[in-house]
Amino acid sequence: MDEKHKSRPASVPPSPNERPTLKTIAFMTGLGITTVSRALKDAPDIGAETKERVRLVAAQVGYHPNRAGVRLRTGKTNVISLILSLEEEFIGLTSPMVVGISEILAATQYHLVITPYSARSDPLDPVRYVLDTGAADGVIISRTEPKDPRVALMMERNFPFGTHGRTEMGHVHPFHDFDNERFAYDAVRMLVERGRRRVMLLHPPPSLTYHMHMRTGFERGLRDFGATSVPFNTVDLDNSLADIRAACEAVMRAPGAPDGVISGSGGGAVALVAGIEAAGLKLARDVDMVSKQSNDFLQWLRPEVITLREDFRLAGRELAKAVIARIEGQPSAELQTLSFPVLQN
Amino acid sequence: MDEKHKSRPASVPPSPNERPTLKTIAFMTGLGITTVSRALKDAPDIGAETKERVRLVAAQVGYHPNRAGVRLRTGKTNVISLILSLEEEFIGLTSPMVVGISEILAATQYHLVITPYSARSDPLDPVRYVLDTGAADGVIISRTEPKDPRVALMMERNFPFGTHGRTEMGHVHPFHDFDNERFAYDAVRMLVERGRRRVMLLHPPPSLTYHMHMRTGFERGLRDFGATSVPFNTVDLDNSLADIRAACEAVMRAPGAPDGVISGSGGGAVALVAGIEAAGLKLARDVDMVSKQSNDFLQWLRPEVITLREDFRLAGRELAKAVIARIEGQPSAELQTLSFPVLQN
DNA sequence: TTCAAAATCTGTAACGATACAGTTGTCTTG
DNA sequence: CAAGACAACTGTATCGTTACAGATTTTGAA
Repeated sequence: MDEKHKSRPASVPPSPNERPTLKTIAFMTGLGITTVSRALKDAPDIGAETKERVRLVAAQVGYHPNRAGVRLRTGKTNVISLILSLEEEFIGLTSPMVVGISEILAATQYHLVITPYSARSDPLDPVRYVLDTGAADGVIISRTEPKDPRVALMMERNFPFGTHGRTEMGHVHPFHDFDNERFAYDAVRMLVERGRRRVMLLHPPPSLTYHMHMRTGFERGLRDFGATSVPFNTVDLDNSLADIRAACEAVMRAPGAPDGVISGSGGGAVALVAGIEAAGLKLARDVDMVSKQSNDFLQWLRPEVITLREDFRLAGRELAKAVIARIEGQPSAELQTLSFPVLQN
Repeated sequence: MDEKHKSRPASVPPSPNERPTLKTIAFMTGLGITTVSRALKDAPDIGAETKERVRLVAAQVGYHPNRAGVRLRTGKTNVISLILSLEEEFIGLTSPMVVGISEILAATQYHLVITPYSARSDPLDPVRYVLDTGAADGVIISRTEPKDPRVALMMERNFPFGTHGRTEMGHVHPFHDFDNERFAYDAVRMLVERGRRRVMLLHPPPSLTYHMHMRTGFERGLRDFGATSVPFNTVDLDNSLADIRAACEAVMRAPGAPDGVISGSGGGAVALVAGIEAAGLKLARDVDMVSKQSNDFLQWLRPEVITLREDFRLAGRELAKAVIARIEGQPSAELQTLSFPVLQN
């Protein structure tokens, strides 16, 4: 009654309810699997008419190449890995970046995989993981340091990546950065324009590259606009909001308190405002403040704070584009972008 | 001079610098590839001593199973997909969820893939994509509706998933939800305790399941504590902050303005505060406000607002655990959790 | 001593895709 | 009209893993 069942010859019709594969299309068109594969990649040795027919059938049956098949054969994962620190303090900043990255990847074959690490572990671990297991075709990292071992490792292995922030090792690699020097410089200018002269800066942690950028802009601003610095080195943006608030209140109560404050992030600004007010001072009257900000909350609740916007979503888009371009072989030197502070409202 | 090169017999030593595979371990132990595979899975037909030896060598060379190989052969992707709306308004809420999910997945073989969709497209699209391409072993979705077509589809296909929020279709599926009914009920109580009687609610969009939960709790609270409702139906939490502010200001200036306000989210609360103050009213004096909140900003800048915390990070953890358990066959009924409002400070 | 059962181990064939090395058949060209 | 060139297509092996069906050795009961 039944036919032979031993081994399925190439011409057996694929069962209708399963995912279509190259074999499905090969059967439907009467072509070989290889031909179908090459037709879909627009290879030069396939006839134009055949290509058209294959494309049509493929679209018809809703063919998507099996990612595992491609990955196993070619090593191409079609994955971009975003390496994220899980600390609550940073996640607020990085989440609009996820949106930007997704926006770009949506139009491509790439998927976005979140590769986390905790502050307690070595930041090199996730990078090593991706490199050793071939988990992705490209990587995006944040919190870049001047001598960043992650960058060194990926450069050495010639692995495509982009960094949010610059490095200072003489390596040319894709990056997107916010011009923090300009930010701090402009911030000092705006404070001096409001008659402020004694300025204090809540800076990023010293280990990160942009710490120096911000300091440089700050000090250049002090010189150019004739202001002086009030030391505020007991805390940085990685400290808890409570610590920042306490430190700020202390400075504000001390003799020679600042009349101008610059915050390197919106979260820090909130704590600084609380510290200022806890010291019995009033924004805009006793103290002016300039903050870097990426969401609207601060603006809504303390419109007196002057806000310069950093667009993290844009950063995500730029980094995603850069990493993909790098994967496709474009030179790193062409994949470096900078964005600039924008006065909010 | 050189040996035969035609075809590599099974006993050819794998080159030392490449990723170890089963073949590597097979060569080193002198066993067959199959034996190694089964030894690593602790199969019953492999000797105890052999298993130990294989495990040792595998650890020694740092063996990780090739994901593409496993996926191609078994269909198991070891991926959990988080389906995310890319609208800025929601991403703030979902980002702590990413942290929670990552915390759980970090201890497993699972990777987290972000599958985005935009409000302009069909929310079913990303679900269909995952189902049709087999892109993941499990899915997490948010913004659940009472009759959610995504849930219906995944139930029909018997595909593991968890939802942030409940549905009302008579389907038993894993979920984690915040008790929004209790939140609104408690909020009314707290306002009445402060002498407020005319209460207004900024509610979630009516399409989402928790809209009804929140309304129910709200109305039950009104009855139980003897307050009345001030209509506020022109906007909901999906509107822009500017729209919410404007609507709030209008209500506050109108006759019969509320003296108590409840906000279904922290972002909305910020806009409401701005609206209240634009109308010349003062928090705690003229109006009291209770808000659901997941970050600290509101607390720092308007401590007068009473804040009930919803822990999104916990939600991420619970959902990740639930989906994995579901994948492993645990019944859905055991994978439903609820979390409760916690008074901040 | 014999032989079936149990305990261990192993080769082969897939999963779906692609690199590579052919195989056709047609068309120039001298 | 032979023969090389070219265009269009195809079979085989392979990536790393696991299901399946043996194969071999050991054990133990009769």
